[in-house]
Amino acid sequence: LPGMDHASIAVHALVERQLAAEGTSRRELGRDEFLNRVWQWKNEHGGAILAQMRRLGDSVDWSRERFTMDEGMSRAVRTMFKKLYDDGLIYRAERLVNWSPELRSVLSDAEVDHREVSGELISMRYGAADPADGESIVVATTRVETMLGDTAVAVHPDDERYRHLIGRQVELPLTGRSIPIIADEHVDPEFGTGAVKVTPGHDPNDFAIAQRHQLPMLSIMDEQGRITGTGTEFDGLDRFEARTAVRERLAEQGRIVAERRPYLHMVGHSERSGEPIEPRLSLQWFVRVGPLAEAAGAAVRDGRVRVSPPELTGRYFGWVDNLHDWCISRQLWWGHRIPVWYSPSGEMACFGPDEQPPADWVQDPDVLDTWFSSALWPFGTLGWPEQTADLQRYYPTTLLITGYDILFFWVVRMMMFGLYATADRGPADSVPFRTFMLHGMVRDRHGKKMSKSKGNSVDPLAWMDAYGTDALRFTFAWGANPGADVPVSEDNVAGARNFCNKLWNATRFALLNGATVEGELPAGLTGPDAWIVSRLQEVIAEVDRLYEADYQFAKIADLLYHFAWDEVCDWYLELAKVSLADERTAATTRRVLGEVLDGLLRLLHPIAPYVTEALWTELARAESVVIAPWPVADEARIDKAAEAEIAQLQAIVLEVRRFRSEQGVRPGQRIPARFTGLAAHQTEIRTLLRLTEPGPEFAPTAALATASGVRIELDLSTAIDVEAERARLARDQAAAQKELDQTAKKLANENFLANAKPEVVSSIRDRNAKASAELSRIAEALAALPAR
RNA sequence: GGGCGAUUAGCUCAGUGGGAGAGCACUACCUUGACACGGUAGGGGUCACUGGUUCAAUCCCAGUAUCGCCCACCA
Repeated sequence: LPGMDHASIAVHALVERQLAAEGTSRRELGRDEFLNRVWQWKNEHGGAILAQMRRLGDSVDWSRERFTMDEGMSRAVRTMFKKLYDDGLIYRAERLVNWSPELRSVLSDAEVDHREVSGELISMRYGAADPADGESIVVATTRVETMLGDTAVAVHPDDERYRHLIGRQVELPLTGRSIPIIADEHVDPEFGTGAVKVTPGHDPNDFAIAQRHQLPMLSIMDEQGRITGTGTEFDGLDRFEARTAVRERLAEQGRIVAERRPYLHMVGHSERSGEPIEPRLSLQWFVRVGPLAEAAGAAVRDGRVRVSPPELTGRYFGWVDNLHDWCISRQLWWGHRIPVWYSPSGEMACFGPDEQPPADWVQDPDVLDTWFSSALWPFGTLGWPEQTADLQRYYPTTLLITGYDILFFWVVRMMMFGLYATADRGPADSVPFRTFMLHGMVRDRHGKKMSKSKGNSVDPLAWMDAYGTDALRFTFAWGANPGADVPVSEDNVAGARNFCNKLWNATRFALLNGATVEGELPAGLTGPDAWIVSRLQEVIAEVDRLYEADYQFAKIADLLYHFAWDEVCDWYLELAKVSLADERTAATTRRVLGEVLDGLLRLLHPIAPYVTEALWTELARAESVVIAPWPVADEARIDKAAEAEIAQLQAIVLEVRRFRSEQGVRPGQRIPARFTGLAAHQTEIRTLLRLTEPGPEFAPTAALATASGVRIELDLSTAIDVEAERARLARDQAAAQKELDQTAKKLANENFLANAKPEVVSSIRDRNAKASAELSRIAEALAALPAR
């Protein structure tokens, strides 16, 4: 089901900015007109998101597109609210909340970013302006203006310096008020002067202190962050103007004792609008998350929901085990309006989707946090609260894939709401998904977060234009290591494009040569045919294993990349050129080519849908690879003997190529050669090397045997540089000797033989034997070289 | 302040208790009958540092350093 949420705050920020540019505002427009504007905006821009999803090749059911503000979801939202309300899990309360003066709305804790800012820490004297004139106490603050709302000064109960002042009143400058000095454990005697000004209306700590001591709570700022109701000259000033003005006035009175500048400290900022948030007392709606969070934790603890990668389980519990009640009201207009109405006499009631409030009741003006509706996505989109066939069939969903950045915002909320809303299905089937998988975020080539201000962000559409969608998708898959971010650079995308191109050319070549999927794959394949079919089965099994283990897309992409390029293209296709030219083997090769490409293209389709679709439909002469079955490994086709045989062939070819390259033998120049001990692939070897040819008699010769029982002898009369070859052999000899010594040492170690795993011991024996054989081969080759 | 993760080739990253890997970049050669977005052959790393466990440590443990992320009410 493709779809979008309505992104209340983000859309408000955008549309209100537009309105400001037009010289108006949402309040000037009024609620209805503003919402018209937003819908207009949504209809224009929502389409762009869907177009991008289509362009990316998202495989979804476009007939089922949903939106969190559509009718069905609105119904689900109201039903859910009512259910929570009736169960006593929603309440309204005056709390100190995170207030955005710019949006004039409350924000949830998670919508607040803490950033380090450079401010000043000011110490000021309360009580007598001059300590000689009477009792006084010095407090420190970064927000001088809040002193207008102070209702106490707190010290630690054990602090000897202040013990005699506890319980006394002290004059609060500029206000004409007196406030008490109280004792509270929260105060750190080591910090500042050890005395804290208490502003319950504008600081969460102070709010808590005030609750403990039943202090009055003064709210000294209005919804736009202007000082209000203090009865001082500062009323009407913006909070930052007031900061300067208050400090100046205190300085005039000689009350500033010390200043520390710059003073670095953390300040909460609105995630969307960017300005510092203001803790402010206000009446808001909350979800009591206790029982919901407990259920969400239990579902993961008892294994009903699996977390991938498992390392992130701890972070999940970090959230659900420490949740504060969720503030769900926003003083915004774009969103689901809170379904609570108030009667003229002040009574309030929640009405469900099919209930009509009395005509003279008025609805709460606030809307719900966007995540309230997003949390209903897994079941609301399937028709809940109705018991639809879709809901029965598709809930619980199997797998949620999302970025770790919305683990809390979205995943935790879906878990809480899903388990609660569908509890009637029983514990096992009320989970919103059986597994949730968290992927990393796309980063720039150096792993830095992309941002417009840093100038390192990229336009994926531009890359799709330049390199193709498949290249972009392949790049993302290639970098998607579980638990890690995904660094992407244009080089990566170009590399992925090259791979797509390679696939294209290889398949085109195969088709030109009659590759086919028709007819049974012949039994009793041999040589390269048996080898590549065997490898295909192993690759299929490995892809499945990597997916099931932990959605290891990076390793899947890498495996397919190397199988396609290194094995299919570099070896099988080259070997096939030999057998295609021979009428006796051509038919089998055409069929094997078809088989291998068919499997490969189907495996690659989820990563690179466009190129695989184009190639596969031509190869298979079928409707679409989208509906082709996923490949299944056939173990009977795994042929270790064929793999060993081809490995041997490759070793020989590699050795001769190395020789030719180092000797600078020109491509057109042939080296007479004689093969011994390998009958089957002489033609293939000659073709791959292109330039060798058998020569019955020649001297001097260099033996280039590589694998047991196989030997190629090359006529060195065509070699240009005998000394270079001698040096090369000497280097190989040293390396082989080192290997022999190391392995021999291990094999002489009784502790090793007693403790090491048998397969390790036998692999060491193997290496030892190979090194030994290598040494004698080198000795022979050296002996065969012409004397200096 | 707490928690988590990382440190491996110039860059970005895999990986394993027993022979150091990939992509890109780099060097040399190559207009080879699919592909120069290509082919072939190469160069390059005391696996951050210090100790410990072990017959054996890049891998396990402890500590140190640096970096990153998440959380957090020190005014």
